Amino acid sequence: MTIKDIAEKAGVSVNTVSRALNDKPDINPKTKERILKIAQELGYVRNVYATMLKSNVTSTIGVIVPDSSNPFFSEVFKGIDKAARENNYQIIIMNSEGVYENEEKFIKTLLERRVDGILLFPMQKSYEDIKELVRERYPVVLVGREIDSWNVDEIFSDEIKGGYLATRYLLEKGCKKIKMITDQLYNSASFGRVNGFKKALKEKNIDFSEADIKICDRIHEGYHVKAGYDKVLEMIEKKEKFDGIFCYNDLIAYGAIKALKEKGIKVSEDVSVVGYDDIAFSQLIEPQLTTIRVKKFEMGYEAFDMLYKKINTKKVDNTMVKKILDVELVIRKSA
Amino acid sequence: MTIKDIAEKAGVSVNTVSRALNDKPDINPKTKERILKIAQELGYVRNVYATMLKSNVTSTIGVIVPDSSNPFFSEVFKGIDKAARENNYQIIIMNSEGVYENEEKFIKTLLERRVDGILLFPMQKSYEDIKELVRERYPVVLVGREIDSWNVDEIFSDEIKGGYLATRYLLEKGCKKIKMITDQLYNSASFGRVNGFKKALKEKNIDFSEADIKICDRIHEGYHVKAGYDKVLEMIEKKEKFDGIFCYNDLIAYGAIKALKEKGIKVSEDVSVVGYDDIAFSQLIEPQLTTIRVKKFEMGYEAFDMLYKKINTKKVDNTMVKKILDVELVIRKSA
DNA sequence: ACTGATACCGTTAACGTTAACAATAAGAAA
DNA sequence: TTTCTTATTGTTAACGTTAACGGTATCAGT
Repeated sequence: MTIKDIAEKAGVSVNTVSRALNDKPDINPKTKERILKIAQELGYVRNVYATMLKSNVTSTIGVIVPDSSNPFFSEVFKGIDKAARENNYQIIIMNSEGVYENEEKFIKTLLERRVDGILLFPMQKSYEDIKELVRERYPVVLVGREIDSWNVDEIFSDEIKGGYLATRYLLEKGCKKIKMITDQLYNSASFGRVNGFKKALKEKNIDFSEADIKICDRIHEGYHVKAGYDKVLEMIEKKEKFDGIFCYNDLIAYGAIKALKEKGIKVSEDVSVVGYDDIAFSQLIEPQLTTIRVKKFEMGYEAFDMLYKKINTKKVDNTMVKKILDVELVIRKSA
Repeated sequence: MTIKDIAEKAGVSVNTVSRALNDKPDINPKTKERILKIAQELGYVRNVYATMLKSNVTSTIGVIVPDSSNPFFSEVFKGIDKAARENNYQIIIMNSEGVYENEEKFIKTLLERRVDGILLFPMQKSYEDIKELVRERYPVVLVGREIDSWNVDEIFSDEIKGGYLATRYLLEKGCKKIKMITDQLYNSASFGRVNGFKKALKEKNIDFSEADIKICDRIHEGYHVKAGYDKVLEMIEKKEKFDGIFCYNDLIAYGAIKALKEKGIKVSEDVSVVGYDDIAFSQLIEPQLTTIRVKKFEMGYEAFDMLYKKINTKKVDNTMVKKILDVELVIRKSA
């Protein structure tokens, strides 16, 4: 079922059909209507691949996300989806599971598919190979993390501020010994939050040892909750003293709280816990989680917007945009 | 950068380049290597649209989901993603927000994009228009819901069993007056769960009134928790008596529990609550949620598998597969 | 009647790739 | 030497669509 078939049936040329189908001028309204009716009857569906081949625009973007089932990412993704939908863009989504080989493979696939642009949640230390793959040819926006060595647009949160706010609050609440449980250290998000943590400590002249920063081992899916749980149990086992925990994200905080409860330690009273991200469930957990709210939906929405701008500025502009989103402390019950 | 450019640079024909790039026979290994090297140097990336135009296979499926940020769907989606990835299929995802117009529009877009098949989480009562759109031309698998009037492959859970198990358990625990909070009644999932509920009641000769079934109003995003919360508050307000609640899904149960707690009603002791789906957070909520576990990941994984089979069976088979997944009761603390 | 403008429509080439087929050369078999 | 294989390569058409361009018919104005 092609325009050729329609053309034959209507007794006109393919170009006339094309004109009818695409609301182009230079066509008799009556002819147009007749063609449209025939197309309808025949159940014609345009083959966008042919169109794309000619036009070189696909109205498609690729989104590479570590784990679409993680509430944080799925919230951000929702923002992307909304913005994309508003602009009639389609999304090819891919779960990298945070592994570089996947990211690289996916980027290749997306290039082959001639997506108009790529949104990547970077999870690695370095991006040399992928940088080389993309070169200056494809618009890329990095979401949620900063990669210094890659000169592309980026959107992320003010992580230092977040870490600082969380820690300062813990201090103000009277905590004397605060532990931090963080994710792997090789991304800007961990770095930032840790630096904010240290900054707040330093400000109050609290002595601090690197040993107070616990780094999660990335083991399996859903590892965050488990990791938070394990780390707290480990600290208790080792008889480490602490009256406050700042967690890299809410999931880790859930695990930490679970461990605390199991050991009969009162959250907030004995040990204060602060999370990060403010995902939806943090209002439901008991006690309700005090956390740093990051603008997840906005991050996604804006990310698409930045990408869209990049795609639609014809001139090769080397100007690189870095957008930093504000964060805020949400005080609930866990601290 | 096309194979033509490579051909020129290598001093061979385009076809030879195509042969080299696609591991086809009838080419001198040395020529092949030389061409591959040049392609590498030039940073050649295949244009899949041209390939697709010829071959008519896109290795792409469309997935229409009501809300990708809902933990239930995102778990199912993970299964889809895994299976698709294993078979080198790409996924175009779309959030319908459960509205029919979106579903219809998305289907059109997917047809234009010549996806090899479609996975749809149907949310409506009827699918006449969409059925007409798709006709027999595109493989479709319905996920999570059953649409009797649409003769396509389907995969869903044994909802009646789920509803029955939940209710029977509540009864066995000694509940005398059980309320059910359900979603809109016009899909097979609600129907099934409600029917299971009634079945268990009838079995024990418990008197039951339709008024005991509370139907959520679909208002805004994240409405499930809010709806569960509102319904329970409403019941308390109206001084309705109940010592057990069976919720359509875990999210509603969270809301119900929240309301109960706020009113000083002890969950499990005073009122037992059972959820449905067993999403990850149900282990974290306080008290841990007793619920019906549905095989989310499997549902997605199998759904892709069914679609894949449909796509790759050349012969036009009208055989329609219905796959029903088993469910099980997970007893925790809320009941 | 002649010119020019306008409205409508058709022809053709092109997008990048692949497959069918044709063509060539080298070597084996007769 | 001649013929037949085999290995390797090139030519061409086609996938479905669109845009540039050319053509024809009609009508107003002179």
